[in-house]
Amino acid sequence: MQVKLKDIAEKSGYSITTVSRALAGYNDVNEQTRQHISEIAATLGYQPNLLARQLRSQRTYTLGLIIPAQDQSFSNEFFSQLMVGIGDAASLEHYDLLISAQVPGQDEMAAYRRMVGGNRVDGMILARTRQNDERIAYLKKQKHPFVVNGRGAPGEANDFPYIDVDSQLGIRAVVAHLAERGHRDIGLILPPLKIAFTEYRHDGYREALSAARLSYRADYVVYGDLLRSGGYQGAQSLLSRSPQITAIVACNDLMALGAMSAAQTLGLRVGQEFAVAGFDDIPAAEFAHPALTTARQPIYEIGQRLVKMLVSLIEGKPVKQTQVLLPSTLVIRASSENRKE
Amino acid sequence: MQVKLKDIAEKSGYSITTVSRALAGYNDVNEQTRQHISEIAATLGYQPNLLARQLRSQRTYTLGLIIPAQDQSFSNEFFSQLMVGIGDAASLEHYDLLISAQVPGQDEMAAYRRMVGGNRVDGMILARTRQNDERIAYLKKQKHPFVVNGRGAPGEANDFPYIDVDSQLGIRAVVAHLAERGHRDIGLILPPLKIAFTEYRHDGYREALSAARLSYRADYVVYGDLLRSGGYQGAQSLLSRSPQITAIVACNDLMALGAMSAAQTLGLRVGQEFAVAGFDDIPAAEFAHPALTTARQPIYEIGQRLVKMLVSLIEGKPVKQTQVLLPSTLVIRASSENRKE
DNA sequence: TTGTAAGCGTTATCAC
DNA sequence: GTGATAACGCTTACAA
Repeated sequence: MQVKLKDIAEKSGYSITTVSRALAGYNDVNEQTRQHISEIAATLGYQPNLLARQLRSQRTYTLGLIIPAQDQSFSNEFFSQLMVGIGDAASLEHYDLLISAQVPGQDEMAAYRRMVGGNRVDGMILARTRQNDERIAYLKKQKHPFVVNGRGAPGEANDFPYIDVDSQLGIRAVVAHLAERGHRDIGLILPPLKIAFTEYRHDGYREALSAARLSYRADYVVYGDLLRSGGYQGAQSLLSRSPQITAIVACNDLMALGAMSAAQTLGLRVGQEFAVAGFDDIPAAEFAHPALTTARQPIYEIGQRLVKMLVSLIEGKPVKQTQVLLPSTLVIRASSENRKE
Repeated sequence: MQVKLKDIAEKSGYSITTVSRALAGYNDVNEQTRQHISEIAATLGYQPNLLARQLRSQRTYTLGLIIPAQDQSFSNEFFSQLMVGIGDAASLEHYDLLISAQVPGQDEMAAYRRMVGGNRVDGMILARTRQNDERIAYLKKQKHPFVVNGRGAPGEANDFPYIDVDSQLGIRAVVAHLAERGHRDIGLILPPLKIAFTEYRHDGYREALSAARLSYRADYVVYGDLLRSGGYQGAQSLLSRSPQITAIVACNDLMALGAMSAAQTLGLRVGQEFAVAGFDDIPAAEFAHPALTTARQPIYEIGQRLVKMLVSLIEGKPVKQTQVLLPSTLVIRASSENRKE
């Protein structure tokens, strides 16, 4: 079976306590005995049982992350990139990651309760906040360390640590860019209202229109889910009822890519008389055809910073800023070219 | 603090044992008491401490996965896709995932020892096997359940459960396709020899050449690491010393994409007089410019099947086949068009 | 049907 | 410096 402290204790003649402390590097152990014990531990191939250690010390050195399951077809690069950033940084901080994929029908809060209430992690990372987010309420109530990618919706109390990108300014810049290119009929595909950033992006759109002296038309705005399919359908309904639209802004790149397909299916030449823009700058945006104009979020970096912030919170280290709002960067590519002449 | 069995026991008047069994759904508990206990547990918001449970029952319902850290620039879609497949399937099987990113300088085996020897997981998933893979030797020695994406190198004993794609046939098909398109000088970029599939792919290349009555030239073969940069450099050295080469096959898509850039930088028109092909069919392959011809692996599905196999192994369920060799599918895209006339 | 007690492998407290 | 002993919160023989 497993080599445990007891085995080393017996073989060395010392007590379990001393062995434990010797291996933990306490300085109230004779250097001779420490050496001796370490050697035996090494030859026996001792590997501490981390479950026991975690149970006893109430510390897991593990961060939890619950992500939406992503079925086959629509792999979601946003989450992949975020996870990579989180994983890399966690590793540098010597934390592991406990990940649970959330299959649509399942009870999401149960997954949180198991991780947090089940003592499996020292802290949680949340992504993609929602209006009145139940998960945030739960974590606050539990007083469990957590950090969030995203803020609450406008008007909500943001009394928790987060890193978010300024969606409002981001969409505003995108729409301003399209207006400047000469587009006067710009459609918008928003995610469901329950997503926290929806209203920010909606506001950014309104602001840009009014700055460009274009009037806001409710029939130029449509809702869809944050996938390619949502963008495809959104663009379809937008274009069928308002064929005068010459540009569509989607609230993430996946939707924008879907919108692009829809427009192309209708015979519109994206990048020529028609424009499409997105948000995020996932890798596929660059490789799309035409390449997609978008508001870039530093996703990987956000993942890293979330981890650093969370670990500081867990370990009680001071953290300069617990609420970070990053700017997005307008990335102009072929999908919005050639309108202005 | 945490609500524990003891609290429910006190409040209900039953013993900890009975509470434990009532909540676990044992049928040797009076239905009345079960009801009563469940109610109290619910009102108290009882959440079992999973660490304690795991320690006691020696069962974690967690699968371990150690992946290479992927720095900022070169996010590796192969691993992302594999992880998504693994995560989705694990969730359906009610397992969580413990993930540790392997930062280059770190001691990889230590990470395995911590997960496995530390009793943190019920099984491990390995990806990208290497010649004489130390990790496999370790897991076999520990008799810890594991499954592998990839086999041992040719000649090694494959006495472990795996799912792999037939690399040899895959590359063979790619090279045959290029030969058929009229290419007679086909370069090959192999990954480092320590990667287990390197020799399979090398062999596939040789076979296809001889089937096409082309002679094998050692100077048409070059090694590089499995990233864009490896492909870029590989193509550069290939083309500088053998400018007569008209097609390059890389052993994964990332390298192929790098090779494509290198060729384009040299002024070659990929998809016209020059061809490039890869292996894997990551999403970027389709969106590349020109789109990349490649041997497709069903990465997501492999992830799913690995999990199903591993869970069966863990739970002692029968598993029909523990060594699965899947075919790859030749996907012909623009990067290999227009040579034959 | 229910309870007592042991034990999973650690770490922490307190004596010696 | 070192060693008993008691937790951590749970499951599970074995008794009653």
